[in-house]
Amino acid sequence: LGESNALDGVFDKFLSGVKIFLNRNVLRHDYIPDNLPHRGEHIHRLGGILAPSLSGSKVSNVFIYGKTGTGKTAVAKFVLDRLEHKAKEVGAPIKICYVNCRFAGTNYRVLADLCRSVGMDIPFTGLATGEVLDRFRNALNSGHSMLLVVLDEIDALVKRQEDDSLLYELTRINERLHGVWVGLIGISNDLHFKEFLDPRVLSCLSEEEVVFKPYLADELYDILLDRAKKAFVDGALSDSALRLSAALAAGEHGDARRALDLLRVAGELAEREGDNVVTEEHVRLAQQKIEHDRVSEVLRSLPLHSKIVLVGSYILNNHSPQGSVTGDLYEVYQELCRVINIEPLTQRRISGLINELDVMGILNARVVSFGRYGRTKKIRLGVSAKDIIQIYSEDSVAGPLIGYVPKCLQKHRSPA
DNA sequence: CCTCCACTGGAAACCTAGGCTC
DNA sequence: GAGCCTAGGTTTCCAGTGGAGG
Repeated sequence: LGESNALDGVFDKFLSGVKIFLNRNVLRHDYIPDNLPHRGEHIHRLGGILAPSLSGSKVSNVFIYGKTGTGKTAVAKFVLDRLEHKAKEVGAPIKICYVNCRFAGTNYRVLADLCRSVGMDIPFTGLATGEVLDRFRNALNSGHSMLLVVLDEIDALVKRQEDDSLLYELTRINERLHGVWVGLIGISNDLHFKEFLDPRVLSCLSEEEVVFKPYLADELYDILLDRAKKAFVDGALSDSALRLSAALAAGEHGDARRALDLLRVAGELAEREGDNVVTEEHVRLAQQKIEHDRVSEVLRSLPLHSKIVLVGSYILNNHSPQGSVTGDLYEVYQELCRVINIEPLTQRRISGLINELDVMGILNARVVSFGRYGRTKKIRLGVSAKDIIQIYSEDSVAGPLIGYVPKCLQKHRSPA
C-alpha cells in the first residue's frame, strides 16, 4: 500500500508539475521542420538540380557531402518531400526512394530496399545480387515512373566491403532502361570517401556536388531557437541553456543533431526533477547522460565473445592499469570461456574483435614493438571500469565473470 | 649489421543458415 | 530434393615486421 501511495505521488507530481515540453518530437532528428535556417542556399541548389524531373527529363546525379549533423539528410528529405508534392500536383510520374546504407548494411539489402520501393518484395537472402538487379530493372521497365534514389551514408556501403559494384551498376542502370530513368542522390559523411571510389563511378555519381559545411555556434543557436519555440513551453528554457547547447555542439564539429539531443535530454531531466526551467546545469548533465547511454547501449548489444574479451580487458586493467598485450588478454579470455563452458575462438579472430572494439572506442589498441620481445598490440580500456561494472553487473553472460580472478594471473605477477 | 620474438593482418577456405530454380 | 546462390562469422595458413639484444 505504501508503494502504491508513493507511486501516486510520482503521477501527481507529473500531472500537477510544470510542463516543460509543448511538443518534444520537434527535437528528434527525424523531424523535418518547415524552415531550415542557414540552409536556404543548399535547398535552392538541390531543388534546381532536381526540378527538371517534373517535366520528365532525366536529372543529374548529385553527390552531397559534409560531416554528421550538418543538415544533409534534412535538406535532402525536405526538398524531395516538396518535389513529391509538386509532382502529384502536376501529375508527373516520380517515385522517391530513401535508403540508409548504413542501416541496410550490404549491397544486397540496399538493392532489396530499392525493389521494395517499386513494389516488389525480395527475400532477405537467397538470391544472387545480379538476379535482384535484373528484377529491379524489369520492375522499372514495366512501370512508368521515374525513380529518384537517395543513398544516405553511402560511404558505409563501400568501406565495409571494399566493393563498389552496386554503385557501378546503379550509375549505368539508365543505359538499359526504356522510357524511364533513375536519378541518384548520394549522401556521404566522409569527406575522403571520393578517394575510395572507382573514377568512373565517381564522375558519374557526382555530376553535381553539394558541400555542407559544419554549423558555427551562432548558426546552431538560430536552429535551436527555432525549434525550441515549438518544442518548449514559453519560458521553460533559459537562454543560457540554449547557448550552452549550441556551444557544446559547435565544439563537436558543428553537429546540429548533437545540439538537439542535448536540448531534448536536458528538458527531460528538468521535467523529471520537477524543475520548471531548463538551465545550463541540465544541459551539462544531459551531455553526461548521452555519453553514458551511448556506452551502455553499445556494451549491452555486443556479441557474446566481444563481451568476454571486454571483461577480460577489464580484469587485466585491475591487475595492471597501464595496459596489457594481445597474448595476455587472449590467455585470460580463454580461461573465462572455460569458466562459462564456451568454446573459445582463435587468437586471430580475437585480434580482429579487439580491432573492432578499438574502432568503437570501447578499447584503445595500438601496435607497439618490444624489440627482442616481439611485436603486439597494447590494449587499454576505452570506457571507465565503473561503467563496465555497472552495465555488466546485470548481464547474464558477463555479470558472473566480472569478479572472477583468473589463475593465469595469480601465478607469477603479484597485483600492483 | 643480423636475429628473432610475438605477434599483425592479408588471403582464402570453410561453415551455417537462409532461399532460389528446376 | 539436388544443385545452385548469398551473407556473415570463423579458421587456417602464412608472409611480414619494429626494434632490443647480441
